[in-house]
Amino acid sequence: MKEDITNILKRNSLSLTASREKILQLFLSNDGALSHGDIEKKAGERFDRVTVYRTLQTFTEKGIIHTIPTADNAVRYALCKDNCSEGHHHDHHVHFICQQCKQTFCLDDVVTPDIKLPRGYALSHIEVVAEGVCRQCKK
Amino acid sequence: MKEDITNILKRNSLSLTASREKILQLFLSNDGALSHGDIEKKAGERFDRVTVYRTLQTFTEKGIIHTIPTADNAVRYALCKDNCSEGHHHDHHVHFICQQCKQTFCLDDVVTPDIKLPRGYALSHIEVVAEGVCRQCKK
DNA sequence: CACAAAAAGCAACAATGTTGCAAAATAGAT
DNA sequence: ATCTATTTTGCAACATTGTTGCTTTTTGTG
Repeated sequence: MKEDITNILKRNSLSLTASREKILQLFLSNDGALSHGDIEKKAGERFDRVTVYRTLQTFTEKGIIHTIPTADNAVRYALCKDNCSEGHHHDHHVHFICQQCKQTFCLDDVVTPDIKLPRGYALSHIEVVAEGVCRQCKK
Repeated sequence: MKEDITNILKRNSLSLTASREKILQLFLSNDGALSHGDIEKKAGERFDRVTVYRTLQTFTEKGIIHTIPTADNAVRYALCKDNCSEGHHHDHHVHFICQQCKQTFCLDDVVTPDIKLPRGYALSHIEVVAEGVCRQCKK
């Protein structure tokens, strides 16, 4: 785990700092996506809010994490799979929000479908967010 | 227009008030979706912020408008087509965000595709948000 | 160990969202 | 048209979330 974290940071030429390591650790040990607020809570009192904002921004720019749109004004972030690099995501999967546990998951195996837009629209990419009840909660 | 507005409110057994009429008017005269902030700006100084929040909430509950998820912490709202009623949306279309003008549009004719989820997930509904450049901006 | 560069922390602030309550507007009955 | 119960608004105070500039601390490198 510690090595994974170091690797990810090294690979993206980011210096190893306590907050980056902690935040990455949270992502690695959580299967759901995390909002800014989640991270603040889970990280305890240890980091300044500003640091968390800046770290998430850095990670997003580097392609270490990606954002997931929501309808509740609380953008979620989740780890990108391996081949994401700065500005280029090869990570077109569907996201799932559980209405019961409120968690957001990446369904890495479910690829976003092609969608035919009306004439005149130029498409750059598609986000699909499915809502329902997740595997855990259905048990 | 004025009649449309009255109709919509009556149909949903909402009393006719200045703020509701104004906000509905904004939706009717705008082809893009509106965020809370947009509405405050476009409505001028006339309404209290709280009133706008509460009106949007009421309209959403009644199914007059629906929310559109975003990755920028600024949920957009757009008018529902006719057959939406309290809690039941028959309005499964794709949304489009223009990266240039930043506007969000409902593509009423593009229906959300079916998506096959992994075993164990119960699906309740799907949101599709496409990003790119809109017709106007491409000209 | 020393140094330059990068990141974190702090403070102050701006914007956004929420709640309770008093005043005003509305719908419906007389 | 006027009165009244109910709903909605506006206000004030507050909580939360996000931003910016600057100083201090930490990191990577020689």
